[in-house]
Amino acid sequence: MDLRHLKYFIAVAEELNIGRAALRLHISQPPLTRQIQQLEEELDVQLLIRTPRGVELTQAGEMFLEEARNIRSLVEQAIERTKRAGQGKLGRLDIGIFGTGILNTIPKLLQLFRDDHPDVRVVLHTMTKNEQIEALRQKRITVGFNRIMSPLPDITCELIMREPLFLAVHNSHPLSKNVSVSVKELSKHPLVLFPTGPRPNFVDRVLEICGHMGFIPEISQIVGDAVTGVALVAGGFGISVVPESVITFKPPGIVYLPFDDWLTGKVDLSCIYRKDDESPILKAFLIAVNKFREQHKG
Amino acid sequence: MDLRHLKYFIAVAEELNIGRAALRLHISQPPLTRQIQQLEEELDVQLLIRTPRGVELTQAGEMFLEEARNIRSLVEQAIERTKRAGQGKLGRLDIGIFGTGILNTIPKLLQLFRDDHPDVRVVLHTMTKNEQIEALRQKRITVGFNRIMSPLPDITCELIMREPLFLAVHNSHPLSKNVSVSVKELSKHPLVLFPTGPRPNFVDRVLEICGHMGFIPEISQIVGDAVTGVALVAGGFGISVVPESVITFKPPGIVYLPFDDWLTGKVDLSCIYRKDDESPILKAFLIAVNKFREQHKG
DNA sequence: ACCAATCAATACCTTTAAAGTATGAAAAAG
DNA sequence: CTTTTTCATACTTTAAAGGTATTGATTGGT
Repeated sequence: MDLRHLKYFIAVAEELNIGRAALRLHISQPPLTRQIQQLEEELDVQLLIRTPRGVELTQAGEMFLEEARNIRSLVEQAIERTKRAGQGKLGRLDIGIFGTGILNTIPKLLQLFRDDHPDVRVVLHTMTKNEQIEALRQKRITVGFNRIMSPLPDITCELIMREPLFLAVHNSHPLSKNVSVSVKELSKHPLVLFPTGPRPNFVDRVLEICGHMGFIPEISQIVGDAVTGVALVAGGFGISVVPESVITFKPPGIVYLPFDDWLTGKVDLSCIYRKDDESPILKAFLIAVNKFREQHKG
Repeated sequence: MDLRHLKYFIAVAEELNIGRAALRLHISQPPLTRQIQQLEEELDVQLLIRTPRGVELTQAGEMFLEEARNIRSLVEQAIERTKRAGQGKLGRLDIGIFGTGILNTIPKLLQLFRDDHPDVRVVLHTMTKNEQIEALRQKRITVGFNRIMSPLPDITCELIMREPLFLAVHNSHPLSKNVSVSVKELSKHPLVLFPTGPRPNFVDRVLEICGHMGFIPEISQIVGDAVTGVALVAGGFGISVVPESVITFKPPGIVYLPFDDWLTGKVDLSCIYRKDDESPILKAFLIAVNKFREQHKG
């Protein structure tokens, strides 16, 4: 049996006249007659009662008509859904995320993607950089977000934005009266840094920049994530350096200050994905990334 | 698109290897390759990723596989159901019934039919003889039950059984002491008969038999149905004549007596159906009728 | 580094089956 | 009683699915 048989039978059942159905199907009458006979023979069931004025359906015919319509609509739906999946409009996107990215940038970016692709289920997985790389290789995620990436042969790393850094101080701290600060201030106060976890990471980036300026800062604490770090600053454990994303998180007593002399003091946010991944959902996501960059290039 | 495409795609998706799938489908590899290409072209979607070790599914391919399996099982189910409908094993049977038939014979007969055809929905409609004929002509029912039928050109009438008649009397009545009675007794007591409604009917059958015996009975009441008639006998309104079916209905005080001299005093129960009806459900029902007659011919 | 093995893709031919044309048979309508 | 309508059959054409042989690409084992 063929989908053609179903189409033909539906036409005949709706017209109750083989000739008219043939007209509607843009074929001639004899092949239609034969296809229906074939169908009846294959099912070993009489579907039509031939009368001199046309045809009428048997009970089995009525039943088959109903089933045929079901099948037809399921087929149409299957085609539609598959096409949409092929355009990256339907399906699932697994994303690996990390600490500070989730505060500001990633939600904005995902919003942008979901506006265009409402039927793609986005599933977020919190994982470290190394876990992300492992998960990408096992195809457990399609995209990962990270800050500091060393190049890898099988993974593409694409810069999303370069964020300036800010100083986080408590408002009881003498620096909090300034509108901006110099990098050198970092050498004079104990620093709270983050995250823990595999190096190199944001801690190393900060140390690297301090090195460029010719000093090694005093590290008071290294904590798991930015939120904890800022909380410690609010508790008087020292000062901290954070990417711009974090300043939307502002607990009472915390002041964020830009650096005035630290023009190159920035940190990257990148997304990573398999070099060999050609899936339309990833393509669609990268289009959203580009759109995001356009909006934030100023 | 064709069901063949679905079958082929499922095979490929399950084997993840076009050559092996071709083997399983008992065709050679090149046509299978082409059919899959055709499918992808038609859907305008990449379903497979070709690797040197076989193929793997894209997300769209996964989606299409799921849909294809759904369609396949729906098709199988459609074929199955249609075949069963064609054998009269599935569908709906509308039956017209009348008063006394429902007390005994019809339930037994329907039981027999439903044992063999559990998935046929039997719908009963209480209607008079003329309503049954009208309903048959309009195909609102497939079978009717009746007692007295005049022959009709478009309707077949098939005898199911010939029931003996019984006398219904109250146990305070002098006749109730007998083990059997003579027909002539009917001339000596007021008769409760039934049903009302279009003639000729059971009333006329009783009068006809009395006529053969040379008398016209005194009719006390004609009531709508046998149950009412027997209830009136229980209330002392006279005696009544009922088909054997009715004697299963035995309210307190009622005694049923056979007639000893009335060997030909019987009444028919027949089923009627369209002469031009060739539906398998009717065929199946008539087989059940035959089985019933076999069981009750003694 | 090369050779054999594996697998999908392509080219070309054969076979199957669906569509078209012409016509027939049966029954209803005028 | 003829004309029309409608489905069925016989025969031909055409389209498409299947088969055979071969190529190209990649991997894995000497």
